Amino acid sequence: MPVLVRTDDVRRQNTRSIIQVLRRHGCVSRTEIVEYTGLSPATVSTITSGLISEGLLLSRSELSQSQDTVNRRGRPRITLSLNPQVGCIVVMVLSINKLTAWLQDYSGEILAKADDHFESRQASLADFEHYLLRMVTRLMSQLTTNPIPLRFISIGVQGVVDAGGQTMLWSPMTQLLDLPLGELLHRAFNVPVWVANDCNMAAEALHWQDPARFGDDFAAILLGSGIGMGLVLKGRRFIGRQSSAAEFGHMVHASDEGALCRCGQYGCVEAYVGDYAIWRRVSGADEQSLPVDEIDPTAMIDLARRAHENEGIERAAYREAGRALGKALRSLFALIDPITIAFIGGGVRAFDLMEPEIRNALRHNGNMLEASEVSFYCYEDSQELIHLGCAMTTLQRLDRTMGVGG
Amino acid sequence: MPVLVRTDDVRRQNTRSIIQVLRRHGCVSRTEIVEYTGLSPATVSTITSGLISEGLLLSRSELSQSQDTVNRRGRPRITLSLNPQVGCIVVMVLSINKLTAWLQDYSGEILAKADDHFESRQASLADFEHYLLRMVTRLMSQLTTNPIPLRFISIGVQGVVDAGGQTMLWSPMTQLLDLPLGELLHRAFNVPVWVANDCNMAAEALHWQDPARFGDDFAAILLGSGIGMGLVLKGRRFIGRQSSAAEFGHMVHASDEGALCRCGQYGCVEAYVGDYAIWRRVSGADEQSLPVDEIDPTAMIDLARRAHENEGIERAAYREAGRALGKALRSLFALIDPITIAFIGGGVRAFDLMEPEIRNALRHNGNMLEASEVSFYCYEDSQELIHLGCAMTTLQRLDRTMGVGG
DNA sequence: ACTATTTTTTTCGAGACTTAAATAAAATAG
DNA sequence: CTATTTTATTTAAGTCTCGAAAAAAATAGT
Repeated sequence: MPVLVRTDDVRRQNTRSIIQVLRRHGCVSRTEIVEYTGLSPATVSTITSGLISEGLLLSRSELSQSQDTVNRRGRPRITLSLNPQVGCIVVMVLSINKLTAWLQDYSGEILAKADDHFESRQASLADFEHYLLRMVTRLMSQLTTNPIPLRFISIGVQGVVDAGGQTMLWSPMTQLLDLPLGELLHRAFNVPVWVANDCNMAAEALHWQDPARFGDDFAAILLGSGIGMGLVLKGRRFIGRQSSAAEFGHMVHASDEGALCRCGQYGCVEAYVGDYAIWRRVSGADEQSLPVDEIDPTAMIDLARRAHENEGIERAAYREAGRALGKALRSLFALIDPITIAFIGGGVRAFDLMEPEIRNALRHNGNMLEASEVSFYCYEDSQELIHLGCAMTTLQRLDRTMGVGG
Repeated sequence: MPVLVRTDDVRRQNTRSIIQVLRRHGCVSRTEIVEYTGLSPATVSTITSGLISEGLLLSRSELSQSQDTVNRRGRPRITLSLNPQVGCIVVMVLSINKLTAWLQDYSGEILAKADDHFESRQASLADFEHYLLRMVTRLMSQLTTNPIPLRFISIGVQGVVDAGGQTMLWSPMTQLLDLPLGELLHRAFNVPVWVANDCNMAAEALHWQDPARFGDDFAAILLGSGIGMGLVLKGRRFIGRQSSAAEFGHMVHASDEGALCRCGQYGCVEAYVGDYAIWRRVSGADEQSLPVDEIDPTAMIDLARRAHENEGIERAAYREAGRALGKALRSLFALIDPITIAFIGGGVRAFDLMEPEIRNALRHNGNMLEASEVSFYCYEDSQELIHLGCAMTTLQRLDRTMGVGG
């Protein structure tokens, strides 16, 4: 399978690196681009002047000589930046009963935010359509003074998505299967649409925010009502052949017929670690009883507090969850070598109670590589990360659809 | 991380596709190369004539117009082929007590084979060095009539290898750790050396032999004394960050303290599926007892025969092994989507007994994708596959070291 | 105020690469 | 022995990157 055949593929690739530098650093001069990319000044000059004449880049020689560059000798640097007017994107995050959205311009600036509550479990496909379209329309209506064309819509969803990023195959937020969210929005607004798994987007955000910690190999594990994972291996977001994959929560914990998982199977990790699993255990219900549909967030906070206060069923439940996590991580690390893990979401409130059990399970691992010293980081707010990650990847995809990226 | 691309990367890449076509099809004309690669005739002509003048390719216009092309109208095709004289490679496969080796020329032709038995468990590092060097020397000595320079040495080993392909980190064949096999052979023969995991090489061979079945996503699972896996995802051999990884055999099967694995942990899949585990179970020993070092191959054949003949402890052992495999596959498929699996090695003799249990465990899987219909294929002879895979990848690496490949 | 220096950006020429089109080569068919 | 057919090579044109030289635009110093 030949990867690189044409000479203009080279240009596309280099153009993409340059845009990526601009997106990360905001305002950058050509010399700085030379430093970051390793391209020659000549090439950078050619490519950037092309982008400027296409309208993708703005060149601001006059204004905003930022403080550190001022008063230096020599010809002053001309800072370049992405042209916000190129277009805007709508980034939505869809989870149980909740839809939040950002409107951002091409430079990444957030122009507006909005959110919406609706009963996702009762919603029909038409309802989903209604809420999604209304949200896009509402955000776009805020641009009357300065109209920027809508260029891309993306949705980060809690659930399993097809590998092509068009359909939500399964989600805890609804009983419906195979929701064609991509097609639906595409028909309405006639722009490319991309549906992504929320955990993958959280991982993307971590990589963006803190590439030193979350570089080429790491995982973001979402501890919420469900258990999800976004996996980055060798710098690439891991996606299955058919689905968004990396369903860490549905690796097997219990030997035979274990606790009942929301997915209908028995023994999944999620059936021990998810909010509903902790709740079920604490409430004294049988582990094979049906999980409750919804738990009041404050009740989970309260539960975690009680677990911290004294020994008891709550703390035992988190210990058990820790064992399940540890065992699944041991299996995961056998497959892919130990990597840094970020735990994200409400579940991290009791992470200190789970961590000893996790580390205990990892004392040795099958790969003969020491896994007990793996770094764990916790982030309680998942929503913000998902939004950010979704936005960044969407802008990259936008570049590609405009024939710029590789 | 900007991937810097130069214009000559294009040439390298295209050169590589051409060589790959030649390696797969043996004798190919330029027009056929055009068809296979999609490159223009002009490009193919330029690149091939370059390779011919470098001596890498042979152009045989006169001899061997093969039967089907003969008697066609028009200018006859000039078949090109790789020049065997370019160099030769030594491909060794190292497993418990056994070392086998092939000597092959640049076109892939096997010039000689040899094998050697030695007590790997008793062997010191110096012993390993001795056997490996002697094997290379012995094979090379057969080239006296027609000397071809040695260009590359590779070893497929049963065990965990570092990601760089130089060191054998751990292996069941020895108590020693971190054997620098690569460095050792490199010092002796001053050619590049590459150490690879045997399962990865078996997977490579399957992909080579039968790309229709084993295309971009599949796994080769070795059922032998140990349990290993070679994983191919999106057409790329999966390698960990530090090690050859994909230690499927050390995913966790048993809940708490389960059977003792050869790696020192408890509950690994291998501790239920490996030859020694079956043997231990059948012999009535405690599952936490130390596994026996070595089992007579004919004894395992006999054991499998007894399992087939009638119900009994032997059949129960294989059923248990099937459950362990099934559970681990369920976890694996949760992570990476269901994929085709090739089972390789002596363990497949009783695969029919294990399969129902495996399929049973896969009735549903965490990824909401139907996994029970996944295709399984069995190959009893692992040695041949490992050799073949190792040879093919080695020739590709050789191209790269000669500045040809990408 | 004017020149020298410094730093950044652009321009120019060279070297590589691919491709389409034209040309040359080497067979068979009649 | 010529016409036809198929294959390979050459030529010309269009990209791409890069190094070096040139141009641009500021500050430093006298």
